[in-house]
Amino acid sequence: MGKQVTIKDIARKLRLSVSTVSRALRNVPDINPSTKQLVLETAAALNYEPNYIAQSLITRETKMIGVIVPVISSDFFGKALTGMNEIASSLGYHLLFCQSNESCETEIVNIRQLISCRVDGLLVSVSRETTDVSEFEKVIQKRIPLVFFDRAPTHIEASKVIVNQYDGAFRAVEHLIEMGCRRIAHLAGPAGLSISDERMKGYEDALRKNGLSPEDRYIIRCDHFQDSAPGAIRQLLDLLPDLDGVFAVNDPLGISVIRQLKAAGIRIPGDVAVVGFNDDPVSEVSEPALSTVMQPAYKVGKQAMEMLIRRIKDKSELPETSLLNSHLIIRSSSRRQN
Amino acid sequence: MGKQVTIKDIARKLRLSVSTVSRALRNVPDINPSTKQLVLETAAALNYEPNYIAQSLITRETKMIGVIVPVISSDFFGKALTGMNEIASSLGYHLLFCQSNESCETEIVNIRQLISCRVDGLLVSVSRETTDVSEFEKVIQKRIPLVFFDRAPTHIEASKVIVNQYDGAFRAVEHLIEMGCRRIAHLAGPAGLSISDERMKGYEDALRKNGLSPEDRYIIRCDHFQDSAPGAIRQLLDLLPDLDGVFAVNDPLGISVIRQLKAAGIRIPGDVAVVGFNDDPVSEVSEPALSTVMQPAYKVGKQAMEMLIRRIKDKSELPETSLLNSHLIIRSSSRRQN
DNA sequence: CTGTTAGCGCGTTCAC
DNA sequence: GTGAACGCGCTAACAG
Repeated sequence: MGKQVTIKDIARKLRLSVSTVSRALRNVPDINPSTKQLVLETAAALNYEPNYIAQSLITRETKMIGVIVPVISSDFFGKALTGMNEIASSLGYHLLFCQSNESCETEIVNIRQLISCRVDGLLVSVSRETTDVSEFEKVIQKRIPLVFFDRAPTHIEASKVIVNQYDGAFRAVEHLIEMGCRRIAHLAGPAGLSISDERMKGYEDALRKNGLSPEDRYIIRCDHFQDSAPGAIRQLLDLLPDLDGVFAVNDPLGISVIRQLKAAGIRIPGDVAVVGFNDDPVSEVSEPALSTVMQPAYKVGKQAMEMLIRRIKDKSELPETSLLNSHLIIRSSSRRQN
Repeated sequence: MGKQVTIKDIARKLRLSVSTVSRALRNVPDINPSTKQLVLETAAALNYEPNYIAQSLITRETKMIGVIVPVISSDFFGKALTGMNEIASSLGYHLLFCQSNESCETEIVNIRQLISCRVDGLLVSVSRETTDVSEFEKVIQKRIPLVFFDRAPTHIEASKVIVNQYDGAFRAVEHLIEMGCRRIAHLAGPAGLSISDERMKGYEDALRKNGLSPEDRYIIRCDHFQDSAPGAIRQLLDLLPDLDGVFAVNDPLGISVIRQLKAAGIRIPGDVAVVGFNDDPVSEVSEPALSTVMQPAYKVGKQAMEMLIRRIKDKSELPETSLLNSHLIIRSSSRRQN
C-alpha cells in the first residue's frame, strides 16, 4: 500500500475541490456532466484506484465477508467456497479467508481478527473441537451478521445452512438393509461434531426401524475425521465373518475399507457391501465404485452467502435455518449382483 | 460493521485522552504501567476490538494479501492455499481471496478490486486465457509486490514460484519409453498456458532424446483443461492399435483414459501404459493405480507467500524465480509386469 | 453546480 | 507520563 494517487491528486491537477472530484467519481446527481467527464478521464489517465479502506471508514461497511473453514483442502469446502465466491463477487463482496485447522483456539483467534478487519458478516463451519459457543454469542451480541454452514453448533440461536445428515445416513443404511445386509458396522466420526452425530443417529434409527439393534462393537470411532485410520479398519476386520455391511462416515474411509477388505479376500459387495458419505471424486473411481451420499456443497455455499447478505442488508431478521437434502448415489460397492 | 466500541469510548469512560488509550493498547514505552493496566482491563470488559481499517489508513498497510486463482475447487490449489494461509497467519497477514474462473476479464476485475482494497501484495496464478500482461505490468509499476505461483506469464519480469513442468513431463515420458513404449500419445492442455506448453515440450524432447519423433496425430488437445474430454478420448481410441503409451496432461484425463481403454478391452499397462500429472487423490485409487507426476502444491503456496512477504518488507528486491522439483510416482498403470 | 467544513477511528507529532 | 492538534483518503452536510 504505497503512495497511490488519491482524489486529492486529481483535484489539484484539475484545480477542483476534492468533494467535486468525489462526486464525479460516484453516481451522484449534482455534478456538471462535462466536469464529470474531465475527472473520469484524468482519473483513468492517472491510474487512479479508489481506496475502499478510506470509504469503509465512512460508509461503515467493508464489503468483506469473513469465512472460516476447518480445512480448505477438501472437495466439500472447495465447492462450498466456489458457491460463496460466485454470489459474493456478483454483489460486490470479497472473501476474507481463514482456516481453523480443526482447532477451536485458532477459530477464536480467527473470529477476533475478522472482526478487527471489520468484515460485514461471518460465514463459519466450526472445527471438530468446538463445543464452547460463547465466542459466537459475542459476535451475535455485537450484531455482526453470522451464518453457520455445514457444521453448526447445536445449542445456539443462529442462522444455519446445513445438509440433512440424518436423512442421508438413514437412507444409506436402509439401502444396505434392502440389499440384504444384517450386520452393518459404522465407521463413525468424532463425537460431539454435529454432522457425525447426525449420521450416527441416522444409522441407528435405520437399524431399529428395520428390526435390527445397534451394537457397540459395530460402531467404530475414527477421531481423525479425514484420515484412513488403519486402527479403525483393523477393528472392522476383527468383526469378520460377522459383517456384511459397512457405513463409513466419509468417502476416504469407505475407500480404505474397500481396499483392505479386498486385500483380505473379501468380495464387495458379495460378502460385504459398503457405503460412504460425501461423493468425493475418489468414490466414483474406486473399484468397485463406492456408493455414497452426495451433499450439495456448491449449493450450501451459495445459500449461506445469500442468507448472510440478506441479513447484512436487514439486520432485524430472525435466525433461520435452511436444511438441504442429500442424495443417495448407489454404485457397485453396494448394488445387488445378478 | 455496526457501532463497535472505539478507543474514544474507553477514553471517555476512564477520563483519559484518546492518545493515552492508544499508547496503552500498543507496545510503546511512554506509559504508566498502572494506567496501561487499567486501559487493558476496561478494553477487555467493553469487548473492544481494534479497528484494523482505521489503523491501515495511517500505517499504510492492511496486512491483507490478495490471492487470485483460476479455480479453488481443485486439489492443487486447495493445498497451495493451505500453505499460503499457514505462512500468512503466522505473520499476521490475512488472505483476500478471488477466483478468476479461467477468465482473463474476471482476472483484471479481481486485480483492480484487490488494489482498491489496498492489499499489501498480490499472489496470482493466471487463468488459461491470460496472454495480455499489461494489467500486471501496471501493478508492478505501482510498486505493489506481486508473485506469480504455478501458472506464470512467460514474458514478464516478475517474481515467480513455479514447478518444473518440463522436467516432470520429460521424466514421465522417458519412463514410458523405458517400459517399452514406442508410440506414445499426449493428451495436451490448452496452448499458450505456461504449464501445458512446458509439459508438451518435455514430452517432445523425451521422445527425441530417445530416437522417437513427435507426430501431430499423437498430440491431442484438451482445451477444457479440467474435464474428462470425451472427444479427446475418442481420438485416442482411433489411434489403436498404433498406441502403447499415453501421457495425460493431468490426472482426471489419465483416469478417463484408463477407464475408456479398459472398456474397449485394452489391458493396462500390458497393451497401453498411462501416466498422468499432479498426483490428485483419485490417481492412487484408480485400478490400475495411475502413475503420475507429483507437484509440491503445499510448498508452492508456502514459498510464494514467503517470497511475497519478503518483497513487501523490502521493496527494493529484484524479481526472483523459485523453481521447485516435481517427482515421478510410478504405479501400476505403467509398471512393467512380471 | 461547486467549495468549505467536519468527521469516520486511529497513530503521531508536539507541547506541557 | 499525558493531552491537544493534525492528518490518513474519503464522504456528507451545508453554504454559496
